[in-house]
Amino acid sequence: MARAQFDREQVIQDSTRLFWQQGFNGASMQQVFKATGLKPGSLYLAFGSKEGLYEAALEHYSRQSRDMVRQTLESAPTVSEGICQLLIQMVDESEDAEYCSCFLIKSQLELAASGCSLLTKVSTYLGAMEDLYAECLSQEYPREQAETYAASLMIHVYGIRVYGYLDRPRESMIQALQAGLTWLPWQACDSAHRSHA
Amino acid sequence: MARAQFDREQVIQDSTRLFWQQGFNGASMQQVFKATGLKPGSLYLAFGSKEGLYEAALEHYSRQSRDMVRQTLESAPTVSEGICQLLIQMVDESEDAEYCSCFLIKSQLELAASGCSLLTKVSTYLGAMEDLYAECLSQEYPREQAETYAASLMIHVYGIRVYGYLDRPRESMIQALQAGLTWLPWQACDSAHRSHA
DNA sequence: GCAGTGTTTGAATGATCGTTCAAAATGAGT
DNA sequence: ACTCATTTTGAACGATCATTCAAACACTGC
Repeated sequence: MARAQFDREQVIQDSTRLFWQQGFNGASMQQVFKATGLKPGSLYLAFGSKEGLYEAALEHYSRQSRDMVRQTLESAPTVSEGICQLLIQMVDESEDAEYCSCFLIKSQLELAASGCSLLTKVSTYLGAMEDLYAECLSQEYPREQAETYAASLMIHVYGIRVYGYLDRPRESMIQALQAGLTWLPWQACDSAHRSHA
Repeated sequence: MARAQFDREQVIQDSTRLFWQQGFNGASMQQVFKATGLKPGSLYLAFGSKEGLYEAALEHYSRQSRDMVRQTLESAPTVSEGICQLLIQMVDESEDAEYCSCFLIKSQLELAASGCSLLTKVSTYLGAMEDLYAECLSQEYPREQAETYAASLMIHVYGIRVYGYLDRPRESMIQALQAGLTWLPWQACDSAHRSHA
């Protein structure tokens, strides 16, 4: 088949899962070939290098996360309640046996010392996430307050993404979040997440 | 020289710095040989494998961090003020160009999916850190409250260790910490850290 | 000063790494 | 049907990976 290429989106999705789980150095191209079903030549023609494919995976993950957050915040009764929902969802995710934190955070920590060009992208994506939160929060708070809250929120998100690996009881994780993010309407979300648990 | 071995402590220290910066997969044994000055045979006789050496590095780092925290908390006027000092110190560290987060956190994220035996150790060391905070905080708060505060504190520590890579202004990082950890005596430490800045 | 125990040396191992490329296969344009 | 541009194939590349081991060496005890 000449003009009919492989399903690029699917390949990126498969690669994302692999890189997300194993990291850049931990995932070999052999594993990528296996996970995607593609042969070396095809992948290298399409993405140039391992870095190129990783970059595509980062972008895919970032866009998907951003969309998910935006949609949750927009469909929630208030931005604050949406944030509560997202946080509780993150705690729930961390109970999964296959939990593997956040792809962007893992990339940031792994690649920080390597000085490779991927780092800039990662930092940008993480920064964009904070900007999104700050923007949404500024509907409910003055600009400066919203930015401080957004920063505090990001610290908590980063924290959960690490804390989630230690298997602490779910309730104490949520209590810790409530202690740190007192300005969020926890009681509004509490019944919601309890009902389907 | 038969009985006079190399300086084991120094070798572990050098290896720790390398693994801390580059990660387990990112640091090659060749780099270790170069960093420590030892030849393959000596290292493998002493530590058995790359994993063995990494384990020694983790233990070294963990013990050192634990000692540092314990000493800071003991010599501070109060435990709470000691915690403030530690947090501000972490923010300051993150401004360093060679900043590389926390060795235990990086290890946790990198190795989580590998299923190797090092993971248990990492989780234990991180858990011990939280226990230490909880124990100290129970001097000032009832047990349950102390544990919740310790968990919240750990989330903030993890958060900073990631947030520190994005180069945000130092003041806004501290503001975010103050927003999340309202129960800490920030004004007591504020003058101290400002005076020598 | 010799024997023996234990350490250091560094070349060599097989495996696996990321990547390449010539050849085969495919479908569009004529 | 044939041509041609493009994609897929998979064997092969050199580099580097973690690790090994026999030989050289150094110190202790006699």
